[in-house]
Amino acid sequence: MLKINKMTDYGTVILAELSSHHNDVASAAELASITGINLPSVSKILKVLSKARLVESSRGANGGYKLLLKASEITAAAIIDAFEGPLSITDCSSTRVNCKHESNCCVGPSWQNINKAIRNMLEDITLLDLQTNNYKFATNSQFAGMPINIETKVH
Amino acid sequence: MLKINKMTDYGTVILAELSSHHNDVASAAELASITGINLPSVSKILKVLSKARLVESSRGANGGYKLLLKASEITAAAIIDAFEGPLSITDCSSTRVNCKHESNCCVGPSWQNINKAIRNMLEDITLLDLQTNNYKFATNSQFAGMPINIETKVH
DNA sequence: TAAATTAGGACTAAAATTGTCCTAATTAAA
DNA sequence: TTTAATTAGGACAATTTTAGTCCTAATTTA
Repeated sequence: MLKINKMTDYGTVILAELSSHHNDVASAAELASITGINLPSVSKILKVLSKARLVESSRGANGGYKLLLKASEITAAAIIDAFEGPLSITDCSSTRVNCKHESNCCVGPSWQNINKAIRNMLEDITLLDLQTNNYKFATNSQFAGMPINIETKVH
Repeated sequence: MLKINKMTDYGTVILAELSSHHNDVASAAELASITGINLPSVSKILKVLSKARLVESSRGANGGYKLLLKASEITAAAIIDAFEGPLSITDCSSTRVNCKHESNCCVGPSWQNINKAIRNMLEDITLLDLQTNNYKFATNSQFAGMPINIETKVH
C-alpha cells in the first residue's frame, strides 16, 4: 500500500551515504560504487536532489556532491517532494478541476485530510531519524481525544 | 506524493454509494450510472470488493451488490488493502530478501516504521468518516494540543 | 426458457517509472 | 594550454504498472 517510488528510496540511500561524508564531496561514480545502485540512475537522482537544493554540486575534476543541510534538517517530506512533487493521495485531492465525478464524489475531501495528516507526519521525520532508525511514531489512537480538528470546507 | 490508485479511489466512491442503499442491492450497471464511472471498471472493482469480503454479491436477475459491513466498520486501510494488497511503502520494507543493496541500506527499517504509522492511521478511519468528512486526525507533536482549523476550498 | 446478472480471466491500451545515452559546460591538474 | 574528470540537461528506450475492454460460463428470477 502507498508505495514511494524506487527513485525516492534510492535517493534516501544516497543522502544517507552523503551524510557520512561530512564535508567531503563524493562523485556520482563513488556513490554508485558504494551503494550498488547503477551509475546512470545515481547521476539522475543527484541532479534531482541538486535541483531540490538538498545537495550542492561542484563540477570538474574532483567535483562531486555534498549535503546542503544536516541530516537532522532534511525531512522525509522534503525527500519525497523532491522526487514525486507535491502530489496528492488521489488525483482529485489537490485540484478538483476536470474531475468527471465531481458531483457524485463525496469522499475526495477526506482523502485530502488523510493526505495532510500523512504529510505532517513525514515532516516530522528527518534523514537522521531514518538513519538511526529511532523515529518514534505516534498513531492516531495515542492522540485520541486531543482537540485537533482539521475541517475541510467544500463548495 | 504517495498516491493511491484510481481504482482505490473509485472503490471508495462505490462503497460510499452502496452504503446509501442500505440493504437493497445495486447492480454494477446502476452503480456505474450513478457514479459516472465506466461500467467495465465498476464491474471489476465490485469483484475485487467482493473477494475482499467488503461487499456481498447476488447473481441473476435482480442481482447486485450490497455492503457486508456497516460504513463505520469499513476502514480506509481495508479499502486500500483490497485494491493494493498489503504492499509496503518501499519494495524492501516488507521483506528484505533479494535486496541487492541490503548491506548498504541503512534506511529501509525506518521507512517500515513510517509505513506502520500510516497504516495505523488508516485503520482508524472508516468509510463513514470519509463520507461525513469528519475525521479528526492527530498529527505531530508540533500541533499537539492546539486547535487547528484549516479550510480548503475545492472546486 | 429467456433475460438479467455476477464470476473469472484473457487481453489490449495507456500511463508512469526506470534505465541508458549523448552532448555541452565546467573545473582541476598535468 | 591541454587533458581528464566531472556535473548539467535532456532525449530517448525499455520496462513495469495501471486502467480499461471484452468474452464465455455460471447463476438466478420471472
